[in-house]
Amino acid sequence: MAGENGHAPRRLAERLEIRPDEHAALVDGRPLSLTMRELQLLTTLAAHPQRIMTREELYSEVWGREPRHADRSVDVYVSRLRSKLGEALPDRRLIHTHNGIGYRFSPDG
Amino acid sequence: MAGENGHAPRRLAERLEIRPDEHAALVDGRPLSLTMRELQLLTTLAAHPQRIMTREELYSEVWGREPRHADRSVDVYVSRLRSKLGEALPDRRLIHTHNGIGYRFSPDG
DNA sequence: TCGAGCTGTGAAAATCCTGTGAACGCAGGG
DNA sequence: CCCTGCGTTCACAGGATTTTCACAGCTCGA
Repeated sequence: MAGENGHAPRRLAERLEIRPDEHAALVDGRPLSLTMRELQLLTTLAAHPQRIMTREELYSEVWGREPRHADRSVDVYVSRLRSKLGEALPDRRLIHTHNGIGYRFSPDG
Repeated sequence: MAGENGHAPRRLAERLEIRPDEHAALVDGRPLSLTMRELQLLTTLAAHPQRIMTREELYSEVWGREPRHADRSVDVYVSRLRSKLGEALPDRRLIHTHNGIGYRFSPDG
């Protein structure tokens, strides 16, 4: 069995690596200080590079239930994630907004 | 099955692919930054390759109602679409103008 | 018990999208 | 040449959406 659980470590953009099983996201080998939610969100986004994911999808994956109507949690955590990623990788924009739809993770800025 | 719903992904021109269900138009695998309207228009045009579509047809399909008299919305959005497609595929002209009638999508430039 | 950090929520601030009028360019006819 | 018809593009205001901030409730270890 390929036994994929979707939690294999991923090296991205040559500088960012995500090790979900170790609850860690590394930039140039040093761990980011991400909270649980932030890491879950990043992991989920990064599991589907270049794919536009809706808020509903992201919320379901990360929170494990359906979002309330007009829930903005995903946006807030994307913002917090960007802030921390921006400190570690100032020259890249890994998470892209798709207006009216959701977000997309792009390994190469 | 013949059950076409018009939302099947289409690969066009070897480089452009449209996945309406994922709200995405991809060039070489990476999504264009299209707005909702732009994507709807492109999807509609590309759903009928080589067919000349009138402004009325396009407006009805995309906006879901009849255009005002002398409405130029379709033209404006074709222009915006061309601009973005031109950045991603500089060597091709996918949307052709048919004077006095409307527009035609041609997969092979 | 206290303090520090995480979470989710409302709401202000910033940004982007839409539709519209108008200017511009281009070609053909008079 | 000027006028006319048509398509293309610009500019802008209003509306919609996203981003960010502030805060109150929780958790957990010191």
